[in-house]
Amino acid sequence: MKQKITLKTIAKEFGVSTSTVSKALSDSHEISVETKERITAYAKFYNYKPNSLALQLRTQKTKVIGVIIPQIVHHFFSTVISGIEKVANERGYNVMICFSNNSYKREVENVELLASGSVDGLLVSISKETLENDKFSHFQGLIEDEIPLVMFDRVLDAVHCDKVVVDDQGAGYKATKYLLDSGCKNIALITTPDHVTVGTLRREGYERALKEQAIKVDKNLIAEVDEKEDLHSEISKVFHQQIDAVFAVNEIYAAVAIRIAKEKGLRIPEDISVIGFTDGLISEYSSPSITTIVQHGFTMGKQAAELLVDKIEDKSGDKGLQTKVISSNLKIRESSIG
Amino acid sequence: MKQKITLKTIAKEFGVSTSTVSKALSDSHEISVETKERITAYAKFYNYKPNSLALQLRTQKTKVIGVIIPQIVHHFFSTVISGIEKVANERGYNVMICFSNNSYKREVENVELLASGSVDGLLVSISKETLENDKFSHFQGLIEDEIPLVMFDRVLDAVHCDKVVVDDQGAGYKATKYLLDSGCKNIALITTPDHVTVGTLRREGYERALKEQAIKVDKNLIAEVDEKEDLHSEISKVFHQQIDAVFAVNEIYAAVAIRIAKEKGLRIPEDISVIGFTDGLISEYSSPSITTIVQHGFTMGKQAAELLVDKIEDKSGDKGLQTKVISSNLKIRESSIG
DNA sequence: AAAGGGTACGAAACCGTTTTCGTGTTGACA
DNA sequence: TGTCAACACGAAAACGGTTTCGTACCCTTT
Repeated sequence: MKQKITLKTIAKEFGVSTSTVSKALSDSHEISVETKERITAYAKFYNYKPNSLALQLRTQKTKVIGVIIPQIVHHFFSTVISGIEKVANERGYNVMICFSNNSYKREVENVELLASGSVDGLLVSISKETLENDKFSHFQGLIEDEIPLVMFDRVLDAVHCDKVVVDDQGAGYKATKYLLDSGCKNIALITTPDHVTVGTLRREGYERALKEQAIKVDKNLIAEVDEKEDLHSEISKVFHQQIDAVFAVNEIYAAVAIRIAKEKGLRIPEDISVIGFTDGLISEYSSPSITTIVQHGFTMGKQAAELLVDKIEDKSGDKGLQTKVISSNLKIRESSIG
Repeated sequence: MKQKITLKTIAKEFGVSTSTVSKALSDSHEISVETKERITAYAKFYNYKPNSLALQLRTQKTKVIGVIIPQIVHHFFSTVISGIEKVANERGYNVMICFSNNSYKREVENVELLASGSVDGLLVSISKETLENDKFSHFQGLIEDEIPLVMFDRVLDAVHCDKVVVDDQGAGYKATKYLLDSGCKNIALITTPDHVTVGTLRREGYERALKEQAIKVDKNLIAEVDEKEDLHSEISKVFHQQIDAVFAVNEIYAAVAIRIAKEKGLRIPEDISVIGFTDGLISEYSSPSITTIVQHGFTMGKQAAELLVDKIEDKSGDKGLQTKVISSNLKIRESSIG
């Protein structure tokens, strides 16, 4: 990289001090009009830009917010990022993104890295491994240092910070209730293993809706599928029972369920209804298009970023710790009976 | 944010100078073992972390690479980012991501911001608007300042920098050739308007394959569809002709084509074959699953990042400017005849 | 006893800014 | 002629580190 032009270079060129140049460029009244004009002209010509590192060191502000998410190749997360970036940009901040790849170790590394002065605050969605092990001392450290922190989507209750979450329980309830109301009796649930909070909450919603109608929860209708397993065979299991609806906790599980249903010659939605979660491209463009719980990732990203920037700029007032709940709603498409 | 612990605080605590503390923490032989032990113990206890801004200012390196992409809610781009992040991480760099939202203005702003000292190098995929207007002075500035720059996917020929691109022409050819070989005669092309380079190149490949078999290009079989239009009705137009195959330049167009085919009672792939571009979730999980040109976004991201880091660390040697072409290959699925 | 060398630390420069607090010169005024 | 203000600018500190170059002290060697 070529040696960049600095205040010192300009100062030497004009035989003045750096303070004079600095003041001239900020149009200070202390500097004569003539000098100001000559200096600004020179600076403009050589495209002088103050070194942002020096500024950041001096002001103790980086105008950067750090984001740590489990993964990016994921419709929901990329939507959230998009929301974060929107408000960050509006409020004059840049975004630095790190991925934990769902690994505890990577998450800790990222937190340490970002916390060592390169960002003004942190936005994080916890990795799966961290959730499983329930270790959170790296966040405790942030709180002690009073580094602004907001968690979103996958959060840790034990960490006392602002949070933005989806009403997963309510969403699970909503989906199940809708299926029951449309006449379904035997609703299969395809969910993730227990440790992932969101899966658990959605399942609670499912069970609540059933109990409300005095239907007892049948374990055989519930499949706990890990993302790494063979989805097709795992999900097939619930089709051995008599079912007339499937509630899947994500888009992919829903798509696989539809495939299996078609293979078994079942008509959708006449013979079986399918509802997914996370409103991504699959749900929108596959045929039949899939009824889903839409999660408003963009809104979540925006709210989380707003919360964080308020905190950074100390505009949060005396509200204390906030937890915002983003409600989700049902988008009815072809895979279910309207 | 709480006042962070610095070398000065530690120095004062022990009644020594900051240089002593600095050396003690880096285990210098100049400092007595006893002093080193006391200081490191104290530093560890209070969780001292050197301020990275100060380090960056001194070393003139930020260990950050900036990325500017048109959008993130897009399977291909998020895959590329994922590849970038992988090698960045391996080589000790962090990633700062900005979005141009396909706007020229935003792109210029982002370039200026990142170039003012906060990153060691830049990775960019040009926005649509910039491509249309063919304005690139903001990149010219980077080159003059010798800031390492690598463009990927959507590149500007006029800017002299390293590049990583997909062999779009070859891919278009490959897809069309495959359809012809499997017996299709009337292949519709669903592409984007002309200004998007990638669309144009894929179209050239399509035309080359046809000409090779002495089939003349029929304008009626080609639909130029803008992403903002009503996809269903625009794509329907080509179905008014007699066609037995559809080559779509992206996943979504392919999915819509399949929907239309189904509506018209056509069987896939018996009556009509469909090939898409960009191997995303839709192609993989919809039924029928869609044959696609897979783009290797992850590889592209990795290569672009390698190129950039080599440049930053001056390891590129005397290779001059490089343009790497990532070849793509066909992933055959249910929507076409194997 | 003088020279040499190792030990353990401090002073100061440097990275690029901003900002506070001088300071020298000029002109006006009493 | 002495005083004071205005003007235009410079010196230096500060942000938080690293690093080069002293240097004071003590011990060994010749």
